Amino acid sequence: MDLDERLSSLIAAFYPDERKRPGYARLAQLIRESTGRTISGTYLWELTTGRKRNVTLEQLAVLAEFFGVPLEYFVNDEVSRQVDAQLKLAVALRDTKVRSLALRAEGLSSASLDALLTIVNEVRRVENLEQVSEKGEPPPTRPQDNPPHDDPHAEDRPDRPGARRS
Amino acid sequence: MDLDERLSSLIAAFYPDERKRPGYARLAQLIRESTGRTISGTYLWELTTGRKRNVTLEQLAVLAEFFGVPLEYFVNDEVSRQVDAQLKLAVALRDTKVRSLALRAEGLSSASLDALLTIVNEVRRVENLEQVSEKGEPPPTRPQDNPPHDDPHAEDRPDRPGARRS
DNA sequence: TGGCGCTGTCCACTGGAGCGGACGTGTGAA
DNA sequence: TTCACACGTCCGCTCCAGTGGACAGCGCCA
Repeated sequence: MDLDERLSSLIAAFYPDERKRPGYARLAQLIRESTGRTISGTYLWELTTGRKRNVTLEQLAVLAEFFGVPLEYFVNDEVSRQVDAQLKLAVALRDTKVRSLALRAEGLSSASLDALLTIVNEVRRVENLEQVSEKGEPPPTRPQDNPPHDDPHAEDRPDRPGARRS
Repeated sequence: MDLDERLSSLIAAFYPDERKRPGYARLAQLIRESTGRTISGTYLWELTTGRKRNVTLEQLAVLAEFFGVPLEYFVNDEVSRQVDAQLKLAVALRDTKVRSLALRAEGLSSASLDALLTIVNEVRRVENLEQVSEKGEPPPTRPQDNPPHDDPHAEDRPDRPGARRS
């Protein structure tokens, strides 16, 4: 409900492994690198700990862009709830583009989703990935177990949420 | 698209008669009286003329509360377009509560709207108001022609947009 | 004509948003 | 153990969001 809670829950959602979570300074650096706009680590800390709360629209836009959430996430309870729910699901997959895809899929008709599912499954087959058979709840895997990844630079290029048009 | 355009279009929508439109100082006073929170007339002028643009969330909330629009109006193009369209319609009726009612009616099912229309028409009959027969487009009446009004205090209590839960 | 009230515009000022640069601590590698 | 690095925390600074108080110009009324 408050800005600090929203920010910290956002960070926690994107970096579920607490031991590998970047600090405020490092997070600020990531933001600068990926969005081009800047926000200081100190200010990031002040915001997430509730020490400063009267943010400017400009700063809020930077955060929204970096985390790939709509700006309304910070001002609209309903939007933040929706996004949070999607985040919790998508973050388990540990892939920023999947996260972005999930965000965009929200609200599509059941028929469209079925069609998309068929396409994705076909692509998985072409890419020689294991087929996902999911019934109801997904199995309770620990998300931060750091599954093997093909990308050789995965370690020195830490996760960055997908970009999103404003 | 920009904050200044949105603000001035909002003001113009709520006070269509340019000669009776309150100035920035008077507008600021109205805001203080009706919302309890404050914003200075000077700052109001700076915002609507584009001299200052990096608003704080707090100030934006004051404006949103006063004008009875959701906070997203200032950050979301689609929301602002929707609200603007509704405003243009409702403002012609020159009544803040009607405006508020129209805002809330958006999205209701056709059946519910029909039921509400029936109720309103019945109330009009009870209140001895002329029946409104409207087919398709409303007749092109000039909105600011200041139609006769029963309320004796209508002149010294200038229009104030309806309140709205945040 | 002069005075009153309201307007848009301006400017100097204050408080706090936002930042840079420190501090002490913890942890992992040499 | 020592070095190096990243962490959370804090302090003090800059600058601008936001305000108060002016100003001249306007229409209105005596």
